[in-house]
Amino acid sequence: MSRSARLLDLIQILRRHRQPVSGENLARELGISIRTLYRDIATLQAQGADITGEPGIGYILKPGFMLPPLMFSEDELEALVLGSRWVSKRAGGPLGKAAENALAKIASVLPKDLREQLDATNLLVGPGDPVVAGDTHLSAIRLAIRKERKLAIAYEDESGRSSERTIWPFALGFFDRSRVVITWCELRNDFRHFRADRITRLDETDIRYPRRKAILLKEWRELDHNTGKN
Amino acid sequence: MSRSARLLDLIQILRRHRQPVSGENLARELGISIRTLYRDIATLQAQGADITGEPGIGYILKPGFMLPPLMFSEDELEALVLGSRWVSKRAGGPLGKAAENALAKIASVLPKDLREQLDATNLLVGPGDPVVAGDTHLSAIRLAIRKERKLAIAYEDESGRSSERTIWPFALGFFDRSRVVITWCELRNDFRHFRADRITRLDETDIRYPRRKAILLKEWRELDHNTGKN
DNA sequence: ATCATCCTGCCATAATCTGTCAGGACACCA
DNA sequence: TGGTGTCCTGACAGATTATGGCAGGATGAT
Repeated sequence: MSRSARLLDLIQILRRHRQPVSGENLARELGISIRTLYRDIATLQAQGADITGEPGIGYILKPGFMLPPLMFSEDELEALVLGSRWVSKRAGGPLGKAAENALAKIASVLPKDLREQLDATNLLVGPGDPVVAGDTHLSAIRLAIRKERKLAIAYEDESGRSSERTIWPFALGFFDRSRVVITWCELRNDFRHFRADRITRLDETDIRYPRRKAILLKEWRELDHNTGKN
Repeated sequence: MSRSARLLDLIQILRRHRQPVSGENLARELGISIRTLYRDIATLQAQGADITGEPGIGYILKPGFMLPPLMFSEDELEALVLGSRWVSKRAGGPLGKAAENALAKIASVLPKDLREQLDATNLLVGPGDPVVAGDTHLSAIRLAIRKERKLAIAYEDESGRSSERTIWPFALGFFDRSRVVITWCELRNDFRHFRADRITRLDETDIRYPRRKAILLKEWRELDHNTGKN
């Protein structure tokens, strides 16, 4: 196995373990000596991997992924830049910041002339319609989706009726003017979606909902979406 | 210099030359033997670089860029996915296809579990308002911008008046419902923008306009944009 | 046919990577 | 205090990989 493939593997193994792992274990899993492992860790850190090692504890990796060297065509790069600009402008909040960071990361490894070209890229995102409020809950919702956790919300529907529900959020839709959480609703025992700006209160829970979000998304996609009552 | 850095360099050198370059020249520029150059080319091709070598001619690289290994956080990856989906859905045409390709490229190098997670990513782009037509010219416009070429167009403004103009396109704005070409207009001798769907005829030219698009963009950005008459 | 080039195999040499060993340092615990 | 589990670094010999030189084949343009 080539060294670079091994480095990818190492990242993978670290990603699997949520707990700290000792260097010795990592070395055994990779079939290399501990000395080489230290060298590999140092190489990955030099490449930007967020690995921390604490004496007496072990290594742990901040959630993230390493992309191996990759070719993009001009069009593909432009598409990535335009998409990131849209997210940065229209999604806002931490996700928007993340889009900017991703772009900055890509720019920083490009040669100078390309970096300038990228900065001055000719594809711009117009202002568009103002997004209705409700960004405050967006991060919590994304986190709940990622961790497959239930949320307790208070919701006010389009005709002003309020309700309290426990929902299993599994997707987040970005529309021109609003964001919609797509969920399984325990109250209705069915799929329901909720505009983020109409959620008046949101409480995170630690309770994992009993189905996988990928499955829920798949089932939801197979439905007819024209009957979206809450 | 490490081998991986040298490979990046090689891509760079190839990118600079628009004409075919002989392996001997490349080897000299990199300070390596021609034998090693052949090995390097083979490595890059194996990594997906679109390099073609023809006996008697030399090497040439299809426009594109190589990204070295790169770490992204979870948020950054989600932002890239969401952005690409938006481009794919709302920009359409070759650019939308490029967004899909970029995503597929990223997915293909990710480990299996991550690929599934990416496919089933929980951030969706809603349908939004229909984009008015006018996509037909978009590729030609993007190409003209990239190559800094003049365009001859026939345009019909919002009140139905037609005109023929020669424009220097330097940016393309994506709004929720329309796309706008931002240009220097030879007729008005000033900055003007044109909705892509109102361009009734578009002729590409081979005439390079006499200023750099980055400079034009910079100057345009410093203007007050609330007086956009054509 | 000749030229300029791409391309591959082989092999000795050069460079790099790896494992072993020998420390040092730090945090935690008894 | 000392002991344990870990991270971390330096040095060096041996293993592995990369490189250059050479020989020879192939292809397309002129």
